[in-house]
Amino acid sequence: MYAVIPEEDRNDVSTPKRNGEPPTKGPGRPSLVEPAEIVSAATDMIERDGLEGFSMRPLAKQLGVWPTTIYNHFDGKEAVLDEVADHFLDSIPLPSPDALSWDEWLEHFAAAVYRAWTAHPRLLAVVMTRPGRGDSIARMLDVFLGVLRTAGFAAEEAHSAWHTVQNHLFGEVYQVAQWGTEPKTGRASARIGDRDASAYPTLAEWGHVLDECDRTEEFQIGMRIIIRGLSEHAGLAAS
Amino acid sequence: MYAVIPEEDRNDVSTPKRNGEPPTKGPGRPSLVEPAEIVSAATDMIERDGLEGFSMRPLAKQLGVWPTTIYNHFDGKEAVLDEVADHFLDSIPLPSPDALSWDEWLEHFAAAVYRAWTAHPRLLAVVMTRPGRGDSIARMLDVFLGVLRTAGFAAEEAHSAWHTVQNHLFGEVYQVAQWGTEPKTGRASARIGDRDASAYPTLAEWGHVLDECDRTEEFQIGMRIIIRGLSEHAGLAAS
DNA sequence: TCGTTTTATGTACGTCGTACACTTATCAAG
DNA sequence: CTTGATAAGTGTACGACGTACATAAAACGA
Repeated sequence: MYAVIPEEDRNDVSTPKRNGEPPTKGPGRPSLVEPAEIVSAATDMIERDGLEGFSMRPLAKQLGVWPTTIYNHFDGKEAVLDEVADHFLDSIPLPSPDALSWDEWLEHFAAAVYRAWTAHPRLLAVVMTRPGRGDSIARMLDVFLGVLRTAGFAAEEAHSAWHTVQNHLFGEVYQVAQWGTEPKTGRASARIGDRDASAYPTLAEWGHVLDECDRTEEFQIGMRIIIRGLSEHAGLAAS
Repeated sequence: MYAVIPEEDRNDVSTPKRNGEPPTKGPGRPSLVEPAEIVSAATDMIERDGLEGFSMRPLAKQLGVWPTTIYNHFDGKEAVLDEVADHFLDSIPLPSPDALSWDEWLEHFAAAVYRAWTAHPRLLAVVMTRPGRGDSIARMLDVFLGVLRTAGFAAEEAHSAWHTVQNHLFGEVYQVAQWGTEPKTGRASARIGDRDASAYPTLAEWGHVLDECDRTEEFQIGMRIIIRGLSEHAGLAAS
C-alpha cells in the first residue's frame, strides 16, 4: 500500500487529531476552519449529492482550503462521516415520557425517529454505513428502557421490545434510504404487481396492493402490530 | 467526468452487454471467461475480503484476464455485483408451505432467511447495497403471500404482515452485516452497559442484558411477538 | 528574539473504475 | 480459400480518489 515504516522508527504520534473537538487555545498557527464548519459543510454536501458523491477534494474547495488541511482536524474521511452521523442523530427530538402510556409513547417514539430519518434519506445512508455510534443510540435506548421499566416490563421483556422496535425502524428506514419514499422506484424492479401470473400466481393477484401502499402508513400499522404482540408478551394491557 | 460525446455522434451501441447471460454461439472470438466464472470468482473474493476490498483489477488477475476484458461481459462493477446478489438470493431454500400452519411457516421462513443471510454477512452487504433485485425477492414474496392467503388473511393484512416481517428481517440482518454476530463489537461502542449511571440511569441498570444477548434467539423472540400481533390483527388464531 | 507548537500548503504516490483504439479469433457466405 | 462481419481480448490512458509526507507559516511563552 504505502511505504511501511519499521516499528522501531515509528515514534509516538506527535499531534493526535481531536476529531471534531473544537481547537484548544494555545501556541500554534490558528485554524482556518473549525471542525464544526467541516462537519456542517460535509452534511450539506451529502444532503445535496448523496454519500456516493461525497469526497474530500470538493469538501476542501467548499471550505476554501487544501484537501489535506482537513487531515489536521480529522483522522480521515471516515472520521468526518462519523461526526456527521453523530450530529444528525443527536438532533432528533424524542417525545417526553410524561403523560403517555407505554404503548402511546412507543408509537410516538417510533414515529418521531421514522419522520426524522426518512426526511433525510441521504444522511441516513451515512448513519447506516457506520456501526452504532455509541452515545447517540445510547440516549434513545436509555429513554426507551426507562419508559418500559416504569410500565412494568421485566428487563428481558424490555430488551426484546427494544430489539423488535429497533429492527422495525432499521428495516423500514433502510429501504427508504435505498429506494426513497416513492413506492418501488428502484432502478431494478418496476412494479411488483406486474409479474407473470404463471410464475407468481399470488403476486399477480395481490401485488398491486404492495405497489400502491403508503410507506408511512404501513410503518405505523406495523408498529401497532408489534405493540399488540408486546402487550401479550409482557402480559400488560395496552390502552 | 469523462469526455462527453455529443448526442448526435452517439450512434446506437454496437454490442449490448449480456450481463450474466451465457455467451450465445455464433461468429466472433470465443470467450476466455464465462459470465458465471466471473460471478463465482467475485463471490469468492467478496466472501474473503469483504465488499470494501473488492475491485476489478484483482478480480481480473484472479481470472487470468485483463481488467477491461470483464467489461465485455458486464456493464461494469455494479452489474457484476448485481449478479452476485441475485445468485446469492436465489440460493436460499424456503420452507415448503405444506403441513405447516401459517404461524409455524412464518417462523420457519424467517429463520431460514435469517440463517442464510447471517451465514454470509459479507455477501449480505452486497445484497443490501442494491435496491430490490426484482425476481429474487418476488419469489419469496409470492410464497409468503400464498401461505397467508390460504390461511384466511385479507390482502391488506397479508401485505402488512409482509412489511412487518420483512422489516424485522432487514433490520436484524442489517446490524449483523454491519457488526457481525458477536454482540456489540463495532469499532465505536464497546459495551452498552458500561455507561455513566448519571447520564443513562436505566442503561446502567439494564444495559448488561443487551450486551450479553444472543442475537439469533432475540430474533426468534421478536418473530414470535410479531406473529402474536398478526394473529390479533387478522383475527386468526395461532396454533 | 528564539524556540516550540500547531496548522496550512503543495507535491506525490498508489489505487480505483473504465473509455477507447487496437488486435485477434471465430463463423458464414461468396 | 478467401473475405467480411462479428465478438472477444489487449494495452494504454485518463481523471478521479484518499492521504502520506516534507515544507512553510503563524501564533504563543520564555
